[in-house]
Amino acid sequence: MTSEPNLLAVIQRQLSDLNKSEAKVAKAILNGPEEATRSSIASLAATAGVSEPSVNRFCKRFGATGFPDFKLQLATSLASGVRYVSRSVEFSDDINTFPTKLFDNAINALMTAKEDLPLKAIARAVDQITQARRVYFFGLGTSAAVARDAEHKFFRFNVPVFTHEDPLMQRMLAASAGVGDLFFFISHTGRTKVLVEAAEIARQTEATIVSLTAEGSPLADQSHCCINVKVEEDTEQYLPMTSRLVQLVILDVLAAGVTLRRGEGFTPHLARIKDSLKDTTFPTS
Amino acid sequence: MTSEPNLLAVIQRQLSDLNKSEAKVAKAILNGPEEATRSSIASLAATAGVSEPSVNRFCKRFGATGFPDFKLQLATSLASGVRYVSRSVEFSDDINTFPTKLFDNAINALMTAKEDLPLKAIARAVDQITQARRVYFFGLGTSAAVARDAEHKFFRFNVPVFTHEDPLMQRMLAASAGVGDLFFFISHTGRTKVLVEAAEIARQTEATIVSLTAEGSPLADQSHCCINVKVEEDTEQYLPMTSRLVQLVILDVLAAGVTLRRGEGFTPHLARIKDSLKDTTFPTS
DNA sequence: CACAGTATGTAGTAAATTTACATAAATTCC
DNA sequence: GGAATTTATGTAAATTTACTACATACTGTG
Repeated sequence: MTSEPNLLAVIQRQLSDLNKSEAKVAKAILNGPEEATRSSIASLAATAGVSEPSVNRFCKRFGATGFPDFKLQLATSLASGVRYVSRSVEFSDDINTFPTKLFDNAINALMTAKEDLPLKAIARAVDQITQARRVYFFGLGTSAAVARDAEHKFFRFNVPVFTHEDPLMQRMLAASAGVGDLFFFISHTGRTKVLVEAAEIARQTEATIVSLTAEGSPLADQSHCCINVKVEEDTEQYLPMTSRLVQLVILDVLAAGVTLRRGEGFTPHLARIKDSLKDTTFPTS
Repeated sequence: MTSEPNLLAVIQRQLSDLNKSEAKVAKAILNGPEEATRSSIASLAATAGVSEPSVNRFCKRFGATGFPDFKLQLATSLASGVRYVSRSVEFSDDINTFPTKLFDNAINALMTAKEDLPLKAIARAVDQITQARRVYFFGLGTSAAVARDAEHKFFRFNVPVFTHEDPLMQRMLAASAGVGDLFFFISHTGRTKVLVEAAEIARQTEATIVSLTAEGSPLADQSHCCINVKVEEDTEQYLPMTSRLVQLVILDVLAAGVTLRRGEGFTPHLARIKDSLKDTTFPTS
């Protein structure tokens, strides 16, 4: 089953590329998606302030065979209960609205990322991590926390893993790298100077450079393998939120990939690590 | 909107109570529900071997206003029925299947958490954070990375924020706490001994204790305010994954809550922090 | 076997959707 | 800057689709 990308998200994304009347239709639909699924082409045309064929053309533009088919797709998209259009938190929001908005945005980001995962790059990164003798996870700011999370995951694979938030440490470690070392850079923009510089330094060694960052960024240019994730961070928001969630799940994917590569015989090893924690927690009553 | 359980299940259940022709329609729909959503009343009548009005009557019998409405309901229940199942990664999975599974699980976890958010506890935690003069985020293991992420968020509010992964530091800081200090503990299980002990120590001071952890856990017992998140971590999996995502989004919610509490006048402050980074990145070409 | 009641289909009507075409707007090219 | 061409939008007719009213067939009962 070709899982359709989410319709409302697609409409939202293409909003700027639309004609005047198509844009009117788009707005009307985004304004009241549920209502749109229940209306006839005539009433939707009326609310949008356009003619019926315009609505019809709009539907076809978005891959539907016609209006009824479009309504069906729309209903399907809405079914899961998530508002597929990311909505910023406003100062007028209260406790009943903004938490839901943020969750919806998070869910939305993951769904969008899931639509076109860079599977080739992921597979390649798994290969490279599997072969590495040492792995360094480097990130700064919010990405530093992601790097830390990665460290907590990947040490389980019997590969020495290091994280450093200190740019000077990052540079020095990059400079002293050799064959078998893998540098994994994490950055939403791929434009943080000190991080890119560390990558440049590492690039001059025999080390492998993998990055989880934006396509075509300076950091991506320095990488042997770039895992490109398309997340549109709401720029109005002053706190980066959704991008790091996607990064974390991508790292989960890589960890799972490495586990699978290690094969079934590796499970006892993971179990042993888990068991090692049993005396550190209070027993479940 | 009271969304009926699952339309297909309802049809299946009532199958025996139906007339001959209605039963034919039911069978046709159960045979190919997706196809049914795409067909016209005429073609469905043809496949079922009945007349069009029979199909129409069938639809009305199941609560729809007519055939189009029925199709809509059917499509909706098909879409939502598939999702809410989390799937473990198997060793037989390959690159085309396991990344999607992990994303689905993550999305699922967030959707489930969104269903019943502990809004009261969240509101209270926002209050307490807003009033705090100092905030400590403590977590261990994977939750340490979450704490680190929280630090990167909350320092923006002009409140001194500290994170420590070292349990001894955590104890000592807890012991030396006073009025205005807020300890924010993060733990999926709420049973990690050293963390609970730190909470116990803090509890003996004038400090406020907030935790993001499991309901009824030892850690929750020590807290003035416990934000309880229900996430069923797949225990077969040796890596904790979904729980921390939910924790992160909850922290985003708290951060947003504090921002809202600060009011619109606070925006320039956030903007200044963002601006401070502008010389550290390569300009966008 | 006739009657009442229900079930099903036929045919016509109303509604909604699509297509074909005409006009208006925008863009391009001299 | 204005004519020509392309693109966008609307009008009106054609077609498909769904619904209603009614007629016929079937089922069960006295």
